[in-house]
Amino acid sequence: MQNNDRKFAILYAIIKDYIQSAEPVGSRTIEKNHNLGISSATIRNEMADLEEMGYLIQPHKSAGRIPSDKAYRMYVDEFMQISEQDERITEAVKNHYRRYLGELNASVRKAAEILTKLTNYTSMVMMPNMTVLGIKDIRLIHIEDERVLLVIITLQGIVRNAELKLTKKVTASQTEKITNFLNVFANHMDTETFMDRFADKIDELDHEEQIILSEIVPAIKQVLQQDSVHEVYASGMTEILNFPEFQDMDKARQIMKTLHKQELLADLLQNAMDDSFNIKIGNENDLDELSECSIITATYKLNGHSIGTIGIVGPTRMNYDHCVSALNILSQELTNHISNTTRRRSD
Amino acid sequence: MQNNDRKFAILYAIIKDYIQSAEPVGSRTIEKNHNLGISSATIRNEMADLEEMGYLIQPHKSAGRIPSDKAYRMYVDEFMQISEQDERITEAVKNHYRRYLGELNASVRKAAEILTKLTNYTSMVMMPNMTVLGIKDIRLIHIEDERVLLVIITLQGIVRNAELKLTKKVTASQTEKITNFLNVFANHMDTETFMDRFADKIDELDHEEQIILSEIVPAIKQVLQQDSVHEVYASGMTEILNFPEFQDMDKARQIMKTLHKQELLADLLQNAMDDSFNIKIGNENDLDELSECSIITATYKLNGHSIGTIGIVGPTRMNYDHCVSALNILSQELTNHISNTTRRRSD
DNA sequence: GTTAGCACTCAACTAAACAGAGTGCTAATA
DNA sequence: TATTAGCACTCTGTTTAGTTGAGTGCTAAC
Repeated sequence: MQNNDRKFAILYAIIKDYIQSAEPVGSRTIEKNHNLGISSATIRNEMADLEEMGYLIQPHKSAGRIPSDKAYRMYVDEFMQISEQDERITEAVKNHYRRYLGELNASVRKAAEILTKLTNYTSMVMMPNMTVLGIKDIRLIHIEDERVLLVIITLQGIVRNAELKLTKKVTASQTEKITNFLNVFANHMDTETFMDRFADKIDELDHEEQIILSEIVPAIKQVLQQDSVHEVYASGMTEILNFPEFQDMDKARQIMKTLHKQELLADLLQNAMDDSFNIKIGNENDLDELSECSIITATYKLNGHSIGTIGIVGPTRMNYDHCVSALNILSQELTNHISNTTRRRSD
Repeated sequence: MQNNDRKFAILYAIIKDYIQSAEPVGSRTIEKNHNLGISSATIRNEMADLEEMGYLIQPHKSAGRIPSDKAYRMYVDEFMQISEQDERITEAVKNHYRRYLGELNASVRKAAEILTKLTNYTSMVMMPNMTVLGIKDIRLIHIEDERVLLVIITLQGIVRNAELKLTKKVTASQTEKITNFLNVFANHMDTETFMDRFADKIDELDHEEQIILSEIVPAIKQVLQQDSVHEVYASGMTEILNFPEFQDMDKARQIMKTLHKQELLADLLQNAMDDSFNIKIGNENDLDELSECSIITATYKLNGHSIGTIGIVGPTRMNYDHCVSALNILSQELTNHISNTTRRRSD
């Protein structure tokens, strides 16, 4: 065991080949494809060691080896070469966004689509979470009787709205008064601060208005979060069906069912908010159904705050280098794009 | 050929059996399962006739027969027994909606989900098309510089909004003046009429405001249509993978890819607006990719106008009776639900 | 007109034979 | 002592041939 470098060179070669071919890799294949200067017999001995160490798996006695989750983990931690600035990808992303001036949620969805196009893997995004942002303008628009429309514009110019149904009738003049109260008070205030402090000033309103306000306040928080908590968008859902590991109909069905469960994806992406970049390989995933998949996630930001996540799902045998590059660049460009379109635009 | 009744009794039996089993049906199976009082040999002769007439297909020489598209067409046109009031389904639908008070688009999505649950087929909905409705309130809210928020409330209390980016800066007072102009003029006016006539009154505004208005007007139409034109929601996408006819991976992949193309589904559902109820069987579908599927669609209404469609996709061998019943009831209940929630609510 | 009977067809399954990729071990080699 | 050539062995996947069984079409009898 004095020469571990050679072992890992072999492991590296096997991973590379397997990612490419999806077929178990044998010792002779390694000898031929890679110039390691050792014979297949030696490679065989090393492979036996690597298997014992938990890096390789032999599907059956007379087959080659395939990398284990542990091997991929080592690969992404130690071997992977990510080109932080892959010109080709950057160019493609910029081209996609250059012509694009849609609203925020659409931009985020677009990001998933670009990612799928770039990588040919399924990708998904979590819609932006707005709670961290300051409020610029809150309005209550009277619709009829007990129905009102709540419109919130954040400091960054993002607009959210929701229709509310109150328990009592309200008049247009009441909504107007409450709108004024909210605006004078909330102006440029951080959402969390707002939630903490608005109660102090509530005396400025009369009793009936206070009751109305008390029904509206919970909605404000909800509205600012609504899009993120459970809304998720997936693109290229069918890409997964192209991979040889999912040619078996039962597997394909199971994975498709899992990927179609919005709440699952939502949780998954929500959990991924903790790290600005994360890779979960095979059984590292919380969901058993995804134990043959890897998921790479990155967050996107506004004003330095992470406001959402974007991710790629593929077989554990996925092209980590390319995906990591693409995701790095895309999350960065999405961040740029959001900050360009939500602030003043210079075009 | 004097006794066509018997032929079609046999055809009916074959269709029923095949819908159930998905296996080619042979003459002896018919003799056993159905009490037609004739021998398998006679049935064989009739089957040969039915094949010649184009109602049956023999996958290969020594197999039983399967119904052709023409047979299903005859079935739905002539044989099908739809229980307009299936108590079980009606009850299930009402139960689903009873607890539900969400906003319009969510209600429509919910309908697709209920439909999937009831039928175990993929279902899809087109979001409501609002152009036919009257305008109750239009507002322009100033966000910053050249950005404004357009909010439209229809006579039925449905709220739509969009953020617009204008070519010139506007002030809050300008948006206010335009808001007033639009409201005085548009009040209770049908959308189409509004689009035709607003130009007559435009002199009331000064030059700069007219320019701003001219940028807003196209957006008004677009906003009212936006949700319907390309927005479509599909539920139970993976159900299709359960059917034996799609166990072949290539077929499964192809159909999944097709069903994931939002624009295709949007077109399909848009075209289905023409009839309040429609069944397309196999090759009757415009899309080749859906030539092994049947699609049943129904429209849902508001104030007697069709505002959207809801549909079911399954193999041509689908359970037409049950699906037609379910869709009938569901489109009706959705129509009721919409009219209950968009008008005054009596709860 | 209907049906019993039979020869024929064809997909689907099974078993056996075979090829080939790959391993592990042993003995020779540098 | 580490490496490698060589070989027996293992196991999957594919091909081939044979078998089964469901189903047909035709003919002759009822």
